[in-house]
Amino acid sequence: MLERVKQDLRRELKKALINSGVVEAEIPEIVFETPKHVKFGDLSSNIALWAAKKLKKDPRAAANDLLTALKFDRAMISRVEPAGPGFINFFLAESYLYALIKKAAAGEKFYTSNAGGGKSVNLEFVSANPVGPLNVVNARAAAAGNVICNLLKNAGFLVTKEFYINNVGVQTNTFGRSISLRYLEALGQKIEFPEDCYGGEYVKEIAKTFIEKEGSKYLSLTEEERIAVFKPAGVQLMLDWQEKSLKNYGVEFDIWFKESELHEKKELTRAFKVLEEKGMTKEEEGARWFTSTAVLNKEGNPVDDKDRVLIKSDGTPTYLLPDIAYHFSKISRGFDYIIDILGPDHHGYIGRISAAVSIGGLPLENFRILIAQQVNLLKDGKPFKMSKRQGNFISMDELVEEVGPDAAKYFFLRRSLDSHLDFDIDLAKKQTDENPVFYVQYAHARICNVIEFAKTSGIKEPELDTVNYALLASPEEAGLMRKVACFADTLQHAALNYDPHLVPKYIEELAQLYHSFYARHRVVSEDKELSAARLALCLGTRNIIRAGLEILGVTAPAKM
RNA sequence: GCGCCCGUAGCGCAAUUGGAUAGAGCAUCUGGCUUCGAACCAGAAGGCUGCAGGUUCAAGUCCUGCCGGGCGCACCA
Repeated sequence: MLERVKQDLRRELKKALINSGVVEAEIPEIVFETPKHVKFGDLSSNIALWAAKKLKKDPRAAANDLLTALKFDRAMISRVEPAGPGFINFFLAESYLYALIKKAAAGEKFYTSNAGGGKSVNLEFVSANPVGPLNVVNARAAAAGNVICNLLKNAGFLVTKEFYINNVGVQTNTFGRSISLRYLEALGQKIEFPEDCYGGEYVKEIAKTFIEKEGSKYLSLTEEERIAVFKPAGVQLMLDWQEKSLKNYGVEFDIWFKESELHEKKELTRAFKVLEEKGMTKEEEGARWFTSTAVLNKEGNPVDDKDRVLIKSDGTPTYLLPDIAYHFSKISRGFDYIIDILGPDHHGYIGRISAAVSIGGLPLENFRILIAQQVNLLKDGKPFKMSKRQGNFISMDELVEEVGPDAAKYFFLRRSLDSHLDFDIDLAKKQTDENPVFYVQYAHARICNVIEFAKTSGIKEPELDTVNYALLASPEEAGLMRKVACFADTLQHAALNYDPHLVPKYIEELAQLYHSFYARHRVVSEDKELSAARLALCLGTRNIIRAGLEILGVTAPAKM
């Protein structure tokens, strides 16, 4: 919607630029920003500042010249003016805003875009090892991944949400061994539980369920045989648990991809061969290496700082090889874009995986690794780490149980993904004005109540085609309409930059504007025409708050 | 030592990716319910953006060097 206005302006500005003597090929993509101050209009462009340099003119003069040559559609833009050091500010026409609020009130999804053009995206996130319950960083990644998916879909991408299961390797073996030891222990044997085994209570519980179901029949087996039984069964239990935790949290995946599948299909060997054929391997010190430092980015710098071992001198592969094979699998499945959300302990992998993906044939700019940074839980202002049930860390389930899925997700999403986050448990639980989740949910509930009140007061639902929107003339009303108008912009910006935290910010601002409007103006009054116009504004605002919360995966209750 | 994240109001954070007078919230102070939800609103106060240079019409944002905090470094996964 607003994108169309921008398209038109872009085209006309380009004409005006060429007119004033700029070479067409040199013109950069003309971008608009929404200024911080209303007095600077609704859209702003700095293109005159750029042109001034090219034409060796005074920036103000360049802006003026552009303006005299510029044609624009009065139905969308009411006013254009030069400002400051050479900005050009555009003011949206009232009629344009009225049309938008009408769409919003009618519940039309005017905020979708086709920036993605139907391109496909593989979005991998959480991908926790199936040897324990999900933790709070997993919860953060889950919240963010889900929103990035929603945002990309809203922007016209086709998104597949994928969870990678590391069900092969040392960790799962250790897990099987841990269960085996707890099994013996529960049956009265003296055991020594090693440091490197999984010490969580849940391992004991798993061992107990085996005893409850099948008694002591595994006692007679060798440890190796017992592990062979417990490992796959335990992994399956963990997977079921993780899936249940995520579902309870409101996050579901399209594909659960097992590492074992790569081994069964000989994908590791194949991936190695691909690297070898492209001349990206070397042999040194008895090991086979991936010469990842030979892969250069656009600036001509290596994307990785060290070459990496693929096959150790003892002939076994490192973890990197299956990871490469996995990414090759994603590429061969035909995705246009691949995005991984990894935990804080994985930021060292960005280089090597990027290098591999590039060799696998996906352009580097179509691959992105996002890091879900560390989460520090705080309670009573102090770090909160110990869990009663796990002994070593707070699980995602415990956090969600404590503060509820809405607050948990909302708090994770307010901060950008790759920054450290202090999560204040007390604040998230508070049902007061200190808690931003309640602020926006309250605004939504309040609007619902006003709409309900209008109904019971005998005010008919406004006929959106005949509403006199020009009555919405106060600064509060105008501010609300302008905010509604840039929802689409916010969503698109958040999508293209993988930046979910812009959405909570936007709806908090929208809620704030609504509360301010509500405090100053009565919606339902004797004046039927005015009531209808304000109701339309209420409907529109409510729909946008609801849509924003829906993208965040947070509920929008009508009463609270 | 190398790499990543961070340093902005008392606190926890924003700042449209280089734009105009650095912004909202909480906490503090002042005022506002006899009418649609006061879980709200209006106002006040609060700043050398860690420090020092540099790049340019323009720097919280980019470059260089320091200072401080967090995380990570493997032929482990």
